[in-house]
Amino acid sequence: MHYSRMLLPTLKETPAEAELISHKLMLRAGMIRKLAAGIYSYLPIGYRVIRKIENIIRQEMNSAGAQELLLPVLNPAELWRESGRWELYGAELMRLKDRHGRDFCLGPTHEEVITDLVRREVRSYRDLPLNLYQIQTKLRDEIRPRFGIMRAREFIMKDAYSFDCNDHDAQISYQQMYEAYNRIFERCGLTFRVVEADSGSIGGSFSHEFMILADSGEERIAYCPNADYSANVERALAVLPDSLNSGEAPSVLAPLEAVDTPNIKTVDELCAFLSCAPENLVKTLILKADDQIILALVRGDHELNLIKLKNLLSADQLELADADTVMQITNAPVGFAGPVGMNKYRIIADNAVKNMINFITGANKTDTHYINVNWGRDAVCEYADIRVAQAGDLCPKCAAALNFCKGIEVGHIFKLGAKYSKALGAVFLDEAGRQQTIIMGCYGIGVGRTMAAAIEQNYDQNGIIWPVAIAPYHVLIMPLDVDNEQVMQLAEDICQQLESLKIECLLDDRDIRPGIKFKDADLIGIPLRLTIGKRDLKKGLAEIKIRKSGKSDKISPDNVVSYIKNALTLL
RNA sequence: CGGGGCGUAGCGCAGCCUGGCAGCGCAUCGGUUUUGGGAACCGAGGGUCGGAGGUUCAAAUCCUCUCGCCCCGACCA
Repeated sequence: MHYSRMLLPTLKETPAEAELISHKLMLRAGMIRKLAAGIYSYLPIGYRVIRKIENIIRQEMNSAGAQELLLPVLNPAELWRESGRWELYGAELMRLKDRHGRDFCLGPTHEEVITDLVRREVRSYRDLPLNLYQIQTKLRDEIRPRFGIMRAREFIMKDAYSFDCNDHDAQISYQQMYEAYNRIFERCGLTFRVVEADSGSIGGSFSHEFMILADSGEERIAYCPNADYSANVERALAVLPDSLNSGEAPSVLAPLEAVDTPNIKTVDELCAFLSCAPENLVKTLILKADDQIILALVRGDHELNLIKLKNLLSADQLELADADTVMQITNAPVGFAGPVGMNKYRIIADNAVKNMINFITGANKTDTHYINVNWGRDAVCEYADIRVAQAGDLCPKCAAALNFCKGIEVGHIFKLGAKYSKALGAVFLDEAGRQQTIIMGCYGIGVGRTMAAAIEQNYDQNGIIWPVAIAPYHVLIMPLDVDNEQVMQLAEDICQQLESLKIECLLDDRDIRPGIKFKDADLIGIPLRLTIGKRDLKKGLAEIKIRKSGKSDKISPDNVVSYIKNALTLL
């Protein structure tokens, strides 16, 4: 491809709208352009990368026995009402009406549509198992789209759905996808970690997320240094060392005492005021779970995990109570809540709170806290793991201290069970002629997000450094003296030879200053750069530079093709 | 939805407080000289100052409303 004929508008300056490094570089490298908040066009070079990623996904999905199909983006509301998600999915579902006033939505995911298809077509256990997938644009009315295509309202996703006769087979399907996903991200050349995850509103019994490791990631990962365990902190079990968790029975229970704490509301303020450590405090959070009031207690230095609590309560909705509700329940503004005298409400304390003695809580009275609160005597509650795992917690399998890092969620696989097949009546007849419900799994990969994550992981000051497998081109051929016949002839020649070997080339035939070409080359990040200038060519030399290492070699033009062939296999 | 910020040439911004010819840098087009890491000089084009209404002799600037975008939070496969 000739650069001069391409739509490849690089930018010297970074557009003000971009914050994240991948977003800035994609805009500057002419890969994407914004149409509206969270809605982007993919320009030719960006779309080439998308296609590379899609094709790796296709190959691995196909070889795992999955079949590609394409489902409608526009979905009738009827189907979503049948699964219950017309109501449950909430404002994130893009809804619209047709001219007759009938309700539709734009598919944010396709469990309903695929289950509908399968329930119509599958009759017998002989038709199963099935794994069907598509690569398609999804739409979600994100509350706050951000970070360019990382969290967009319209985005390309691969979604696959497996259908099995029973739980055992479904487990096999899940395992196949687990392995296929590992191969996909390995082939993309990315550093990633597979973590246990919460299955969220998709539902189902368990799930794994595939995380590209990057400091800019929105997800926090807890992992064991011995590789026995890794989980999204949303899910990671919070296990304290035994010494702290089940200490000896308290010897002295001091008497409960109310103290004045004028205008002291936060943990930090309270610690400073009473000169104590956050570990001596118990935070009491007032929550609404489907209109039921819940008091959740965590140690002062811990963070409540809403997802764990929501799962524990089997609640559809769980949110922090507003200030008015807190006032009504505790007779005090936010900041003075505590468990003492609140036993008409359900009180759930984190496990780490269980063995605390003589601790400090709010007194449910303005500007007042209790000190020397003790379980049994002053309040009772139930205990569960309801906090976010943090530094100091242990691996639940081998008791090593957990490490933490950040990641970008690019893949998520779920074992769904019968959630959708039951709601929609997707059944089959087994060998004995009995009607059974199909067991499902679903498996997603954010294609655009994978592209962005790849950049987050592979860049330097000068621009993108593409892994070869997903690079828009393999080689950038850069003749410096475009009006020199020999130089151009050689460039064209090598380009043709490489292309005939299926090595993809971009030939920068623009008649501009070399400096601009070099800058653009680094920005766009094609793995290999071949520079041909009349100066070196007189000496019978051309330069090959590796974008990633910055290393370059000057070699005879005759050897360029074999050199490149070899270099690409090593990268 | 709450909090903060921003909308002026394709991009980055100044001008707004204190009303008075709409500017700068980059990019674009033409020319001359340059030519291995974002050149120099000469010349040119490009704007409903996000939109609507109001105040005023006069509005990019002041007032009201509105739309869009970005960031933080809540939210979220």
